[in-house]
Amino acid sequence: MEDVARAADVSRALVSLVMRDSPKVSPEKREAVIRAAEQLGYRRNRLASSLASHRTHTVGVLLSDLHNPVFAAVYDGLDDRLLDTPQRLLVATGRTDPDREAEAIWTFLDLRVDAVVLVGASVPDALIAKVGERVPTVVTTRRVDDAPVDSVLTDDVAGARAAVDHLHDLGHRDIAHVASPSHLGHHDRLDGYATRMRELGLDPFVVEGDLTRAGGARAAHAMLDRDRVPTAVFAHNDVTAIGVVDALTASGLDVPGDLSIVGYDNSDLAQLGQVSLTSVDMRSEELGRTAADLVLERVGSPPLDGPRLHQLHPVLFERTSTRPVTPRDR
Amino acid sequence: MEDVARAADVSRALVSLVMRDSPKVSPEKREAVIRAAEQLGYRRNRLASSLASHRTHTVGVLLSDLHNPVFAAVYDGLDDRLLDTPQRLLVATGRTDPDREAEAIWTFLDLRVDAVVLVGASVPDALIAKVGERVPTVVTTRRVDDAPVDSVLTDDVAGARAAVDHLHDLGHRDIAHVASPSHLGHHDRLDGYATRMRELGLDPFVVEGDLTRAGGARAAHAMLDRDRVPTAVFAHNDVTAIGVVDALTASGLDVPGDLSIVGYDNSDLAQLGQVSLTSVDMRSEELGRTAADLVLERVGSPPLDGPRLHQLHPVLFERTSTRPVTPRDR
DNA sequence: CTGAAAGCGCTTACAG
DNA sequence: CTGAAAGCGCTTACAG
Repeated sequence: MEDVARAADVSRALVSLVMRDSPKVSPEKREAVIRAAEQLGYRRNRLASSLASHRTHTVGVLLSDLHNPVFAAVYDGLDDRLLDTPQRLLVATGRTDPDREAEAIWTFLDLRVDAVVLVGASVPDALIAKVGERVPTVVTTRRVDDAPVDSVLTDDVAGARAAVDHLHDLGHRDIAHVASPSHLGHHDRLDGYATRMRELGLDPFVVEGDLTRAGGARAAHAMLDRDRVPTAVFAHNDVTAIGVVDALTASGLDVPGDLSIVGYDNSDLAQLGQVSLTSVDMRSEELGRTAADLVLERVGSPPLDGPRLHQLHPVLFERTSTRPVTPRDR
Repeated sequence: MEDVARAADVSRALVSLVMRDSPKVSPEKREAVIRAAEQLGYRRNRLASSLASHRTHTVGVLLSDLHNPVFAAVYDGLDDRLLDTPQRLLVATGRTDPDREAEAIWTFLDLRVDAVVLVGASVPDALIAKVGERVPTVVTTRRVDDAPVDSVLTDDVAGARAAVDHLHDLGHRDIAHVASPSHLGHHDRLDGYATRMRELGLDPFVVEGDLTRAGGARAAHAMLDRDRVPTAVFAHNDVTAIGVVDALTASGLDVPGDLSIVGYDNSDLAQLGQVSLTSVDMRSEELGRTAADLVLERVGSPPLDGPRLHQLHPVLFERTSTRPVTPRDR
């Protein structure tokens, strides 16, 4: 900075002001400083600047899984909204392992990010609460109550109901659900499914999966191994749904000929022509935009009101993986 | 730190040593310090620590596109290798926009990361050279010559030849290539295709695409609009190939009945049961692991030898999107 | 292991 | 706009 000041023939204080984009610098001096900096290849050390100012202008985004495009969509929403602000996004992932996610979150805290956004995180509520006490935190695709963090998610109960209703309207009565009960933040999909099934006078049939394609395939095999093979399957996310379809097809069954499948997320994958999966859109980008708005409200403001909860309304997108039930000849 | 020292009844210097995992601290004192830190909720400020030590123990990874799973695979390779080192990964993306990628890279530099890894970046060579002068840099899936940066990539000429040979072996003679000539780092695939076609006495037929599904669809339409419709298409990446298949299928053609398709990358997408795309595996994870090794060699060492280049050998994976040519009745 | 000092590269606040 | 001072929270190097 000293060097730049000397080259531009101004004071070090002025260089600092220019670097911080202060409005109280004359255009001429600003120009001179910028030119000198460029010539010397000078770039402000953000480490030092952040240490002194207590602001990093950085928000840390934890993406649950880089292989699942639905999280990329949430990222896009965040990015759209933060583009015209001074905040920069830094992302990390724990590759769906809770311990490594926790580690990534602590790295964000150690780096003193201005805010943290959790996208599909699988860490326990207690940890999220602790994080919320240290830095503005918003969790997406999941809700955390009784903690100083904002939640923004889709109304999954409504989404699951929409999926069941869609299949019911097509005449399906034997509707299985692939859920991941052990996975945090996915209870609502299961609840919505079970509740709606009972309301319709149908028996819920839940098979365990996880958040991967392999889990979907395993769930499909578990279904086939029983004597009761459903005519339709509602999977708790698209990746799982695709795993179900793969396994079913490999077993000689036709989708949607023999079974109809509904996914959840409406990610890029569901939209692939060859996949064409009917799916509940969880409004991923909007989730990201809303999260960004919450971040902007919190960052740099004194702790305002208590934790907030935003729920978006899901929308079912019908594609070719579902069709009216055909009577089984057996 | 002072507080922790007081609570543990040791000196501030000792706390610093413990935080840096120094071996010259007795187990008892170490325990006491760790306990005190935990109790006070103390975490070392990495901003301050990095500023003083000139090391951030952080490598910045620029991923070209979070929606393309092939980059996630490279990330996985990096992560595998860096897991047991003190280095932490921070990722950023420019969403395939060169200007935004450049911005993300500068953010890494401003943060003083120990190294930068570029995965599929679309910024110009000149910028990469400038980055390499400031920090150890390795670029993957692309090579940069005449610059102080390491390159690790697949032998794309060989990969393209393998794709052409595969189709040729199946009897195809009319083989189109969807390329993205404007896109940096993809010349070799085009060159390999064109060279091999000529060697086989065939006419190269190149259609322009980009790196997206939409680009593939546009390329497919461009092919259909001509009077010469090929019997096979080799697309320069999987996403493009899928776009081609989608558009072809929507136009009433069958893949592989009417046209065979080969992709490049062998990403998650190619492996989906419903997509089942024959694809050239670019060994993405191995790319990541190799990049990590190069980073580790450079970080903290005095500038050793000159820039290095690692080339991996691609492998074609045959799936159901290709089959022997069937004579056209026209 | 302690203690005291200097320094990392900035920002902040203020007098002029 | 300048100049000088204090401080951000650490690390480094050293004497004891």
